[in-house]
Amino acid sequence: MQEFLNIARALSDEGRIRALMFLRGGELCLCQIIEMLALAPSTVSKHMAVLHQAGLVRVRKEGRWTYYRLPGKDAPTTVLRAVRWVRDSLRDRKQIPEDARRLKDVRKISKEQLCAHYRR
Amino acid sequence: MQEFLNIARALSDEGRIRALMFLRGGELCLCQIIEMLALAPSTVSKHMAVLHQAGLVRVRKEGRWTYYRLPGKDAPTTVLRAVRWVRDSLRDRKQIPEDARRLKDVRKISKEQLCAHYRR
DNA sequence: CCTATACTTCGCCAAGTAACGAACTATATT
DNA sequence: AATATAGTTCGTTACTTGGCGAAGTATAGG
Repeated sequence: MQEFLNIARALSDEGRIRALMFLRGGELCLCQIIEMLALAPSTVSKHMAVLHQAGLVRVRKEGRWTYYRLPGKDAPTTVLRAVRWVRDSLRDRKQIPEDARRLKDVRKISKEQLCAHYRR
Repeated sequence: MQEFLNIARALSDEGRIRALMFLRGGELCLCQIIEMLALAPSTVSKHMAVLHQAGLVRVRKEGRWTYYRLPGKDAPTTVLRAVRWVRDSLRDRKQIPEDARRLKDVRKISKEQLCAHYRR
C-alpha cells in the first residue's frame, strides 16, 4: 500500500508527469529536463529523485551527467502499471504534443551548449 | 492534464484509497465509511468530497443519508482507467483483504445502530 | 593541483493538506 | 413546533510540499 501511495504521490505533480512523458522518447540527462521544465536545477533534481524513489525512473550516471530513463519491462508490475496508466491517460492531452515538439529540438542541442550555466 | 492531476492527487491518500476499495462491493453511506476509516465525520466527508470532485465516486442523497458508489461504465475514460489502475495495483495488498473482512460486518450493522452518535 | 561543470543537498519561505471539534444545514420523528 | 439525526462547512493547528538560491560533492580537463 505504501509503495502504491509513493507512486500516486509522485504522479500528482505536473512537472513530474511531464518529465515522465519526456522520457518516452529515450533517456535524457538532467540538464535537458531542466531546459524542458524551465525550473531551477535543484527543483528538477528533487523531482527526479521523487520519481526515482517511487521506482518510476531509472538512473545512470556517466561522468558528470545523470541520465534518466523509464523503467524496463523487468520492473515491478506496480511500476509498469503506473507508467502505463499515465501514458494511456495523457495520450491526447494538449500539453503533451507541445512538449514533444519542443523536446525534439532540445534533444538536438549538444549537452555542452545546453548545460553551460543552465542557460535558458 | 488538470483533470488527470486532480485524480492523481485524490488517489494519493491512504484513507481515500481504502474508501474507494470499500465501494467495490456496492454503495455505502458516509457513516459506514466513517466506521471503516475510524476518522472524524468531518474528515471523511471531506475525503469523499475530494474523490467526488475528481469524478472517482458518484453520490446519491436519500433522506438524511448520503450514499457513495463507484462510477458506472458510462463514466469518462480517464476516470475508468484510474479506478481500474487502483483496483489492479492493490489487488494483493495486505490492508485490502483485512478491510474486506471488516467491511462485511459493517455492512450487516443497520445504519440506525451505526450512525447513532457515530459510536465506535 | 586548480578550475569548471553538472548535479545534489541544505535552509528557507509560501502555499497546500489532513486532522479535529464547533457550528451550521437539512431531513426525519414526535 | 421541538428534538434528534446525518452530513457539511468553517476555523484552527500541525505537517508536508514545491519553489528558490547558496553551499557542497564529484568528475573532467588544463
